[in-house]
This record gives sequence, C-alpha cells and structure tokens, in this order.
Amino acid sequence: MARPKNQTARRAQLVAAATRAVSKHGPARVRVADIADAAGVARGSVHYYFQDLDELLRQVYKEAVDRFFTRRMARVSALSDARDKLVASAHCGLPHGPDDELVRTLYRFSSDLPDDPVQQAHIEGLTDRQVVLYMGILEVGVAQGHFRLSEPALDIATNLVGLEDAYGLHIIASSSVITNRRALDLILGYARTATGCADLTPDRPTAVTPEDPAQ
Amino acid sequence: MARPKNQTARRAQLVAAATRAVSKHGPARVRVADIADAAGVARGSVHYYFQDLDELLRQVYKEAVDRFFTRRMARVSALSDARDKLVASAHCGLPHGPDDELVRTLYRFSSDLPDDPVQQAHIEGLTDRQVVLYMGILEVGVAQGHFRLSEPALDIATNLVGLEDAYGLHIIASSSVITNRRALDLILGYARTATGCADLTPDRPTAVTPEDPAQ
Amino acid sequence: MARPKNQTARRAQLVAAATRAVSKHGPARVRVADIADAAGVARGSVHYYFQDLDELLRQVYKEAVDRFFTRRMARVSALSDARDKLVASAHCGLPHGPDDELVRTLYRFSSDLPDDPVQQAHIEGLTDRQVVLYMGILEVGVAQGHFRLSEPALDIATNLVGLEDAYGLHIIASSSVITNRRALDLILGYARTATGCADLTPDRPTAVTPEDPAQ
Amino acid sequence: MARPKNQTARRAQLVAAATRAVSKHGPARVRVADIADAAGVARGSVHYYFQDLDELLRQVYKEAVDRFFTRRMARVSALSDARDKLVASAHCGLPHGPDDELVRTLYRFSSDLPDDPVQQAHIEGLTDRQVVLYMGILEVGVAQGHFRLSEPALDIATNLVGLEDAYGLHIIASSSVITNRRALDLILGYARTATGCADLTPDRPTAVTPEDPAQ
DNA sequence: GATGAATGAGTCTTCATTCAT
DNA sequence: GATGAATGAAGACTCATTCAT
Repeated sequence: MARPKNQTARRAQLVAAATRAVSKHGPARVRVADIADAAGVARGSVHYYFQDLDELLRQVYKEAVDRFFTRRMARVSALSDARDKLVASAHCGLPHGPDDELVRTLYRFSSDLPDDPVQQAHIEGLTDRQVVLYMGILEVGVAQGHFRLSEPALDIATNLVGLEDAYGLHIIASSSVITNRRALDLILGYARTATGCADLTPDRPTAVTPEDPAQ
Repeated sequence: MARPKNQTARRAQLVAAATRAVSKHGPARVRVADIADAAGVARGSVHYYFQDLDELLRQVYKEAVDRFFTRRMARVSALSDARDKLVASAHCGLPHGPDDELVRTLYRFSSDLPDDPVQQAHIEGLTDRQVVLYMGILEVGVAQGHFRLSEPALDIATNLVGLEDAYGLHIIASSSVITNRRALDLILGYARTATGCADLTPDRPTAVTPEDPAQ
Repeated sequence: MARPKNQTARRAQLVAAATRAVSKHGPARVRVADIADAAGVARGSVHYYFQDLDELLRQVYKEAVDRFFTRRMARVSALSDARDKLVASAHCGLPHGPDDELVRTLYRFSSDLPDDPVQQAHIEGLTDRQVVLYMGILEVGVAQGHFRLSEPALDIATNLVGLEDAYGLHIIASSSVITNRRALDLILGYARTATGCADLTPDRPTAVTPEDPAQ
Repeated sequence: MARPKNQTARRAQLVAAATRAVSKHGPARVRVADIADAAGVARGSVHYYFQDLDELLRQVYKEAVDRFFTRRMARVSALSDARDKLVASAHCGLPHGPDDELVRTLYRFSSDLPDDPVQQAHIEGLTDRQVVLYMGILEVGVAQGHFRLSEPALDIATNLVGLEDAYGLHIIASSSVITNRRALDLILGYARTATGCADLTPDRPTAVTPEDPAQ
C-alpha cells in the first residue's frame, strides 16, 4: 500500500491501454505514442508512471497472464461436474475471436519474448498451471465415474492445453478455417476420445454466467 | 532467368543469413546490420539485392515455409506404410531443438505478422497443406487396414497439426518440460488413440536417412 | 518588506538547498528535482517561490558571492595588525576542503557563466573586492612598518587573489598535491617574498574564533 | 592504424568542431546539434563516428590537454636561455584573449568534470606537467647564473602555474581588468621578485616565431 | 558489383513548467 | 500555502536507406 490510490489507478489505466496497444501492434513494435494515445494521455505521462517502456510491457505481460488464468479458474471451480468443468475450461481457454485483446496480447508475447529469463519463466508457468488445471478435472471425472482415460492423465491434459494454444493462435490470426466454434469442436472431439465420455459437447449447459462482461 | 546467375546466388546467401538473424531476433527486431553481419557483407549490399528490408523478410518467410513443407513431403512420400509415414511426418514437423533455425524462424513470424494479408494467407496455407498431408496419410492407413479412425479424418489431421504447432513453440522456447522427444510421445499417443493403431511408436524403423544434415 | 515573513524564510531555505545541489552537480546540470529533494519539499514548490530555475540560480550565485566576501571582511576587520589580517584573509579565502559547499558553488559558477552579462559582472566584482581588500591590508602593513613591498601594492594584491583562486580550484577538485594547508603555505610564501615580512606564517595566532560554525 | 585514414580525418574534424562548440557552450550545455552544425554535417553523422556524446567530449578534452602542453613544450625547448624560456612559457601558457578556443575549452572543462575519475586524473596531470616544466626552467636559470631563488623552486614553479591558471580564467571571461598583457606583467613581476632577475620582461626578444599560425 | 560514409526521420526519455486541488 | 499529477518541448540515439566511388 506504499503507492497512493491514484497512482495505482492511473497505472492500471495505462496497463489496460498498453494491453490494447500490444494486442494491435505486438510488443516489439508498439510505441509509447500508441499507448499514450490509447490511454488518452500525453506521451510524457507514460514515463511519469513507468520508468521506461520495458517496465510497462513487463507489467502488461504479467497481468495478462494472471488475468487469463484467474478467469479460467473462477469459471471452472464454480462447477462441480467434471464434464461441465472440462467444457467450461476449454470454452474460456480459447479467445472469443480475433478481437479478444487479452488472449491476443498473450500470443503476441509468446513469440517475442526478449532474452529476459524471468519473462520466459512466466510463460512456462502459465502452461504448467493450465496443465495442472486439466489434470485435476480429469481426475475428478474419473472419480465421478464419467471418464475412462485412454492415456495417462498428464498426457491428455498436456494435449488439451496444446490444442488450445494452437487453435487460439489461429483464431487470433483470423483464420477462416479455425474459428472459436470449430476449435471447441475439435478439442472436445479429442476429449471425448481420450476420456471415453460422449457427454463432452460444446453446448453442455453451464450453470454460471456464460460471459463475464467485466472483461 | 532474367536475373544473372550471381545475382541469384547472392540473394540466396542473404536470405539464408536473414533467416538466421530472424531466428535470433525475430522479424520485428532484426536489423539490416544483423543480416549483413550474418552474411559477412557490407550493410549497403543488402539494399543492393533487395529493395528494402521488408522485401527481404517476405522472401525469408516464403522460403522458410516452402523449405519446411518440402522437407516433410520428401520424407513422407519416400515411405509407403502409412504408419511409417505418420511417424516420419510427426518427427520432422517438430523442431529438433531450440536451435532449429528453420522452424524457429517460422514461429517467430507466426506471432508477428504485419497487417500484410498476403503473408497472413501464407501461414494459413502452410497449416492447410499440413492438414492435407495428414489426411492423406490417415486415408492410406485406413486403406491399408492399419488405422480405424475414432473421429473424422479431418478432425484428427487438424488436431495432429495443432499439437505439432503447440509443442513446436515450446521446444523453440527451450521449455524444460516439452522436449522434442516428449512432444513426439504426446503426439503419437494421441495418434494411437485416434487411429486405434498401437504400432505408432517413436522408434518405428524409418527406411530413409534419419537426419538430413543439410538443414 | 513586501514579501511576507514566511515567504522569505522559505526562499532562504530553497536557496540553501540549491547551493548544496549546485555544489554537487554544477549549475548546468542541476535539476529542479535535485533542489526540491535537498530542501525536502515537493517539486512544484520550487516554482511557487521562484519564477523559474534561472531566477533561483541567480539568487544562489548572488548570495554565495556576498556570503563569501562578507565572511572574509568580518574576519579581517576584526583584527588590527596587518600581518594578522593578511594571514586571516588568506586563510578564509581558501576552501576548507573538497566539501566546502560555499566555495565549491562559487567555482562551479565561474566556468559556467551563461551569456548573462549581469552575472559576469558579479564575478569580476568579486575579484575586484578581494583585490581591494588585500590592497588595504598591504597599505596598513606598510604604515605599521611591517611590510616593505617589492612590487606595486596593486600587483601584489592581484597576485594574492589570483593564487587563492587557482589553489581554491585545486582544493575543490580534491587535488592530492594542493591541499588547504599546502595552498596556504604557498600563498604566504609569496606574501613573505613580496612584503619582505617573515612573520607571515600559517599558524599566526588569530584573535577571533578560528571557525565560523554557521557555514 | 586499425582505423582507415578517412575515419581518422573525419573524427579529427569532428573533434575540432566539438572543441569550438564546447568553447562556446561548455561541456555541460553543448548539444549534438551544436557540434554537427559547427562541423557542417548532419546530426546522425556525429554518432557515426562516436558512440555517444560523452565519448566525443572525452576525446575533445584529451586532445585539448595534449595540444596545450605540446605547444608550450615546443616553444620552451626551442630556447636555451632560461630567461627566454620562462618568458616564453608564461607567454604561451596564457590564452591569447577571450576567443582562444583551445584554452577556453580547457577552462570550460575544469569546473565541470563529471564524476569520471579518469578525467579528473587528466587535469591534475596537466598541472603537474606544467609545474615540472617551470621547475626545469628555474633550475636551468640557477645553473646559468641568471636566477637566485627566494623560495624553493617547487614553490615558485607551483605559484607561477597557479597565477597562469587564475589569470587565464579571467582572460577567458573577458575581464576588463586582466587582459593577456596585464596577466603577463603580473606573472613576470612575481617571477622577477622570486628569481631576483630583472631581465624577465614581456618584450624579451624571442628567437622563435612568436605565433604558431597553425593553431 | 559492392561498399560504407552520410543522412534524417522516427523514437524514447528527460525535465522545467503549469495548474487544479 | 503547497503539492504532485500531467504536460510537451527538447534532445540523444538508432537505424533503414541513399549514393558517390
């Protein structure tokens, strides 16, 4: 709580603006001017709150990772049936579309990590956390008697995350073949095969609010 | 043959150098100086052979895509058993390791596509071609009686390519969890499940030279 | 008394802080932030009391000159024997050491006079006043029968001031050769030669407080 | 000789231009644009030859010190009579006038040395070398029977250098009192007193070219 | 054919100054 | 009275591109 309240709010505003700007231009090409414009402030103001562009970008990345994972966790843990959990997890692991800024930003960073090992560790951590999430879901599903795994749980979980990653990139890139819906079908198709559970369908009724409007 | 012979050789040399440079710095951060240094020529020479940096980068991307796919096609079509084909395809769709310049360059581009729609079309095309390749393999496998598909061939093929993409990115990023070997296991694990064919193992004897030294 | 009392006190506080800051960074490199920090006030406050940085710096210079000369005058006029006067004057014309902020500030300005002719006049005035001071001492010494001048009084006085200037700069620059003590010896050596008075020794008993604690 | 000839020439040209610019604005206020303008080149060109402004400024300082001392050494060693040597040394240790760029640059640096200890060592070295020069002259004069020293040779030499420093600063600052001629008189006045040699006059015939046109 | 000197547009960054509170 | 958030002008530095040789 060292920072006064306004400082924090302004920084958050700039991080949000920077996220939009990175989503659009990528971390390697984004300019301070892009961020300032997106935030509606003068260029000098960016440096009033952040030492330099790198510090701001690191913050953008860190928060994107956290928000992305937090969002999923909240969605998944609100459900009890493993089948619901799995479908929900797949659903919100994928970008809504080419304009999903949060996920888009994440992908932009993924191929442009500077030599900073800290940042590289972050991305590995994100993947690991997702794998662990799916592992838990699979184990719950087995315990509930819904799933019968054809491969080790770790392998299935890893593959699910891998497919999400890959299709997410396509969705972000505005692929005409892989849309959000098609990606979900493909992932659940694999999930059905790997768990032997035919109930894993995209339109599986979800108990929670299907879309978090505040994000 | 409008271009003189030397012209062509020099351009190829520069494209090769640029590929190395992009592999290292990414297309958004690579400098003309990096490329000239990598090629062992003067800076001005780059513009003697290419209108501007963008033209060179486009060429780098185009050739990387072509070489990547050509490599796989050659490997796969040299085999006749669909099981061999599938294992070989998976094998050479993955980067050897973090230093695989060709694949690394491809991934670098994937998250940094400029607004150029032509280049965006290219990457979609690459994915499509790979999917078609796997589709063919799956159909041959069915015809040969080795495979019994649990999902539509298109879906399986798409998933296989997706997994390759995802794990390739991890390998390139020097992930400690997903190595080339682990990725191959995971992909073949899925392939076995989806085709019902237990013969799809990483060490499946390959008839061709296991490693092409020239890239 | 147009200015309210507090106003005056605050300005003095800022001038003192600015003197410290200039002593450290030099007038050309000192920043408003340095001064505000040194004074323990907010940055904006500097402009509340001074139109701009230049005005404050001019004030710093003016006061440094005045304080420097006032200090000497007080010391010298408190003594009656011309020999004591001369030794005391030499003593307090030199910086105590590299950390003598007042003199350090003066020297910092000396080589960084802006094109402002007013400020240039100030420094000439300072030198002149010192020369006049020494002239008076020499004449008193002659009258008292202690000194027998080998050159015109003006020349000796000018040379004494010149030597003080030169050695002061070395002391401020942390010279290992020219310390405060060595400088005093050299100056008095010249003074003995020029006045033919062997009594001009550094440790000549001084009747006043040897050190003014308030600056 | 690693650097090609043109590189060297261009760098020298820029150092000369930078010397002029520093002479005018001081090292703390000189801008890259000032230097580029003085050299008649574009701003970017400055960075083509020097890593950054600091590197160029360091070079300016180094060369000014060297040239200044070399000039004196040449003049002094061309004479054999110690009286001529002393007068010549004093003559060319002083700036010709307010526009003497070489000396002006030197003085500009003297009060604005950054925290760089290397540069601080340089200035001490310059003073030391000058003192040694005068020491030699004094000893020769004694040996030739012209001088009879009233103080230790080291003290006289140090004082002579001190006076030169002090008056040089005044000349540079366009003092109306201390001109080149007046400074020379004062210094030689002291020299006559300290050496007991009445022959040390400003207009002492000098055997060499009185002014080096190429500097 | 090739070079590398030279350029200047584009960016980041610093910091004096303003002003609402 | 004082503050510190916010600004924008100024300046250093980078680097793609040009061009004379």
